[in-house]
Amino acid sequence: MAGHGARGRSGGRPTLEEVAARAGVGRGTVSRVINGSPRVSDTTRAAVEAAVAELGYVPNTAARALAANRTDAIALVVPEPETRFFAEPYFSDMLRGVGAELSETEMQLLLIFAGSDRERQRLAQYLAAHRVDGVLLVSVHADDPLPDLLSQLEIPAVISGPRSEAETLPSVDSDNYGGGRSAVEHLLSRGRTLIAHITGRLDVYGAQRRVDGYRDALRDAGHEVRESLVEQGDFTEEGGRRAMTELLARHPDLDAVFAGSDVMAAGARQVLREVGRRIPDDVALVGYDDSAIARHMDPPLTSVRQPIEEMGRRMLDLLLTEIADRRPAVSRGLERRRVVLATELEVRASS
Amino acid sequence: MAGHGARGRSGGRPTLEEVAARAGVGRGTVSRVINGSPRVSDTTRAAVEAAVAELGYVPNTAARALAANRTDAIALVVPEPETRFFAEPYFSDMLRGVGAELSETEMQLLLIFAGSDRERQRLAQYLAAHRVDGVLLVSVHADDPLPDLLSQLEIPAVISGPRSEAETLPSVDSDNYGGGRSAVEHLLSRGRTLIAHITGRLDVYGAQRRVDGYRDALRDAGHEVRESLVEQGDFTEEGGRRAMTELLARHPDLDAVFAGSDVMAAGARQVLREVGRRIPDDVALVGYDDSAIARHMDPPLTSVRQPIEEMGRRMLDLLLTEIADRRPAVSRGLERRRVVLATELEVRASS
DNA sequence: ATCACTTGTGGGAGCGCTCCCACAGTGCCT
DNA sequence: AGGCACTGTGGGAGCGCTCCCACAAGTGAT
Repeated sequence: MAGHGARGRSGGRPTLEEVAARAGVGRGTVSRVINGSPRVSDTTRAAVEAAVAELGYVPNTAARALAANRTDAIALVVPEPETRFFAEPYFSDMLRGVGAELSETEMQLLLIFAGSDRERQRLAQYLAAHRVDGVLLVSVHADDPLPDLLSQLEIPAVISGPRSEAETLPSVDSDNYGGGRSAVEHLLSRGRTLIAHITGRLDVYGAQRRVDGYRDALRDAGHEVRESLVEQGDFTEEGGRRAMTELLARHPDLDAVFAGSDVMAAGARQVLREVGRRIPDDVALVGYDDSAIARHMDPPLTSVRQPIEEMGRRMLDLLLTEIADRRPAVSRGLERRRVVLATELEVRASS
Repeated sequence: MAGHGARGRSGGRPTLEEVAARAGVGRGTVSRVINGSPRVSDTTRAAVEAAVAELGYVPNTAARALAANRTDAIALVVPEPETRFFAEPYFSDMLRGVGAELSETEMQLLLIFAGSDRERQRLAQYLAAHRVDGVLLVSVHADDPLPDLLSQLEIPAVISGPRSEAETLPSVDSDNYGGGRSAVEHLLSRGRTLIAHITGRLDVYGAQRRVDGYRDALRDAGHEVRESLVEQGDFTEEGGRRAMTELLARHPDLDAVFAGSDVMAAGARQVLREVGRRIPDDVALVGYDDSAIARHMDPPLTSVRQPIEEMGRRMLDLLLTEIADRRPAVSRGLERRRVVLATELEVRASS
């Protein structure tokens, strides 16, 4: 080790005690300064801060976690790999939002995969061990036991995409209903009259809401809502193909399709092209997600964009609030615990 | 607090001491069992394991970290947001690989963003505080100070995409040279004779290697390598457009383009279409990355696929080895510290 | 029988914090 | 003058582990 890694006096990083000695105060006082307690005189605070700076003191997280019984860490739980969550733009955008907001804090972000059974088990252990102060849950199935486990363990959690109308966890979502509406209203404004809809998996609440938006937009415009114009997809390209085929069989004269995802729109486009329908001349096409696929499709796909990065940001906000509120057990009702963000329609050549 | 957080017997989770009492052994013995020490008799081990199971004991990470001076955590450092890393398929695929391999261990994964200066500063603190046992570095610029900081702090690290031939850190990479070669060889085999190349940013080592592959493939096939057929891009769509325009101006008769990324290929395609060149009839197009864009492009884009998930896996492998080897300071030379994985050409309609 | 190892085990010390109690000092009301 | 709050501070206790020393018991050589 000679002259190698020998930073600092005794070979290690400075401790609270050393800072205290340097500043000529007690250990408790330094702790108070570090943690921003107001019960410290200005002179003392200045002295301590000087000592901290001189010594390059950085608190030891492990010691703090042990003593204070908190971790200063939150987990982002990533469900099964097949999930839509891994698709662009979801994953990276949301992570970016979370990361941006996180950098304002001292929290660290743990990424936990809960795909396989083994991973799920490990996750349960993690949570049972209270290794994180809170959990961010993304794209959770309606029947996932995780949310219940979380509330049972009394671990603050926020979910993106509520599982239902009756979601009990604090949630952040984009306005799927409004997104569906805007897609259809746009098509109507373009003079389309027979508008079909390819839905996502209907056990996904957001997909259901898009259908609601589709229906209401038609109804409000004085159109009859025909169930035969709605075909269920599953967010996959193949699902989009199948649904499009069905719809064309039932309604060869349809002049517009609103797909619940860009990927399904891509599938629909293939079928439309195969049967010689031109886009947008014969059939207008609108997708959802505003992913890379939409931008690069031929023709470029009109698509509903969700503010995913913003969603990530808000999720973290909510979670931090939950964590902070854990102490004073004020019953704050449900106020502010549901955030719904507006979507935006990105109009391109396909419609 | 009454009846609030009162899970468990004495309000908390079982400790080592409680397990020891239950098993009728000492604290040290339980610790040995938990940590898999061989110096425990079989009978004792069984008794302890039973007690652990009965009590649902889970070690307290913070206490362990404090006492043992290790964290059982590694960090994945994500560089600036503008990076290619955030693009599909990189991010999710690599994370999936890392996650898969991680679930075999007790390690946890921290995601750290190092985009803004503030984040970089925080990162430096993290590292200085030795809050992680090792670091995974992805898509690092040639002039990034991070790798040096890491080796200075003696924190094990593995880099994906070495910064240069002389990379000092253990690294995992895909065979960019071979990928470039295979793209060009494919185009040659299709009878193309005037093959242009749109490069990525040449301060990215991998992009440089693709150029090398391009050149060598042409040379080995007896073709003259003309520098005017190589135009620098920057991994962006706009860069691809610009480069394609240049190339067409110089070589109106080119019959194939190998782009260093799918996104640049998309830009190139736009230009080709604008000037009325048909793909693949007039000009064959090959991309790199095999992203969603490639699959959904019109026509679908032939592209070089990198085994990114596998890269993630191998990175973690290497890192865990590095961490484990930290103790016996054996000088193991450079053996095995560089992993290069084969790429595969996904042939589609564009070529 | 003694000595020297080896194997298995118990438990003290200590990791670097936070929490909280104790206490000196100050100011204000009775 | 005494009483009583409040502010600022020091430092003990303890969080739940790991590390390591001590030691009992067993084994084989002397």
